[in-house]
Amino acid sequence: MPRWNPDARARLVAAAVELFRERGYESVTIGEIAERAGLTRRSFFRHFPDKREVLFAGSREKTPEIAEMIAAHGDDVSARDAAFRTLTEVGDYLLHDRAAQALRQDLIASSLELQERERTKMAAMGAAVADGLRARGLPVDDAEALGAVATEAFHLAYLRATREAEPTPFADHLATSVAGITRLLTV
Amino acid sequence: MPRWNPDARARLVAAAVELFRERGYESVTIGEIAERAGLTRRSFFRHFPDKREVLFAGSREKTPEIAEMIAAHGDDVSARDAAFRTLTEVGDYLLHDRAAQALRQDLIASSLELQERERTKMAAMGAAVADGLRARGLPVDDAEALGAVATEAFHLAYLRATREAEPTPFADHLATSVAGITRLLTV
DNA sequence: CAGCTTATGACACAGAGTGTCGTCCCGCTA
DNA sequence: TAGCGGGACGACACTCTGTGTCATAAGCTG
Repeated sequence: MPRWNPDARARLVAAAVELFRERGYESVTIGEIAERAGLTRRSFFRHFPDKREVLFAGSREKTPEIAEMIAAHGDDVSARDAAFRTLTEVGDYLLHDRAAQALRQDLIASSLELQERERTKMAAMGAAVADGLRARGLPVDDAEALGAVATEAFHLAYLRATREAEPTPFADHLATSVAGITRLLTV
Repeated sequence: MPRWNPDARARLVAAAVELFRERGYESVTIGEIAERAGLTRRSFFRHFPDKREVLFAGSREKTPEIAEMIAAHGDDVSARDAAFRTLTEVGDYLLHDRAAQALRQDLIASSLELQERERTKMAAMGAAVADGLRARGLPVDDAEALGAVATEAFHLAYLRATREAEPTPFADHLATSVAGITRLLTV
């Protein structure tokens, strides 16, 4: 697809990650990112709506897909299982390159702005889960609640997966989180 | 305490809410808010770190209190009950003026920026709950998980409480949310 | 080759935040 | 009463974000 230099978007992401790690997220300017990527400040904004989004490029707009995956499960699968099986797939996909994700999580942890955006992405995923569950016929309130809690469990599992030394399957992390939450709620 | 006109902070909040309702959050300038409050733009930033925060003035820094309330419950109360009893109190306090809260939620719903900040506030509450639970001796992972889920339940209950026509006790909303989540997780 | 599309550069501009300095008002103290 | 010190504010000045607009160069199509 690309016409000029093939990977403007990828170059911007790489330049941003490099600079953020060198000097910290907040002290890096969009102009500096663009310069290192061989572009102008104006072009940065043609690829990303703001500075934070450059670290969430991959997660962008996969939410319809998530809703479809959940809705695709048959009625023989409970709403809970449809949600968690789907989120297991999502987690496996995201954790394909664990080292990169761990690095990304370090950056996010270093900036309140990035944490704020991370929560937004998680909320979008929760809404997508809720959409899929509603398409399966689950009442709106239940869909919202399960979407929110499943996403919270996903996030906990995801954070722990990116931090562990020995990689263990994401499914295990997610199952542990869900079991923990269930146990804590039923006392 | 106040030296000049007694309520600079409150005047800024009032001016901001008025203007946001008149013309929408995004098209209002901080300079305009300050002007209506009889101050300068620079003084706005002496009271609030940014434009979003003016709508979260009340919720600011009550988190240590929440942690203390949870830790204060004796060992005869389960972690779950300590958390939810505390959040019931918080909800009752926040919903003292339901009309104002409903209005505030309308504003938040109108802006992605404000929704992002709302989630940050909720996350801060979740961390406070986790702090309190850890002080009670709950393992870190459990404290994080319960803090996150309890806060999610709180948020759902809070949103529904601000939207209903006939005011019903917040405790009922929260109990309903928790029961729903538990039911959905245990299939 | 002519015409259309697309990514980009080049300005220009409003607005968010921040640093700094001066000023005015208050309470306190001699 | 005179002076002192601190806290809240105004006045600039400045960097950076984010956006609108227009021009340009490269590719694609007929």
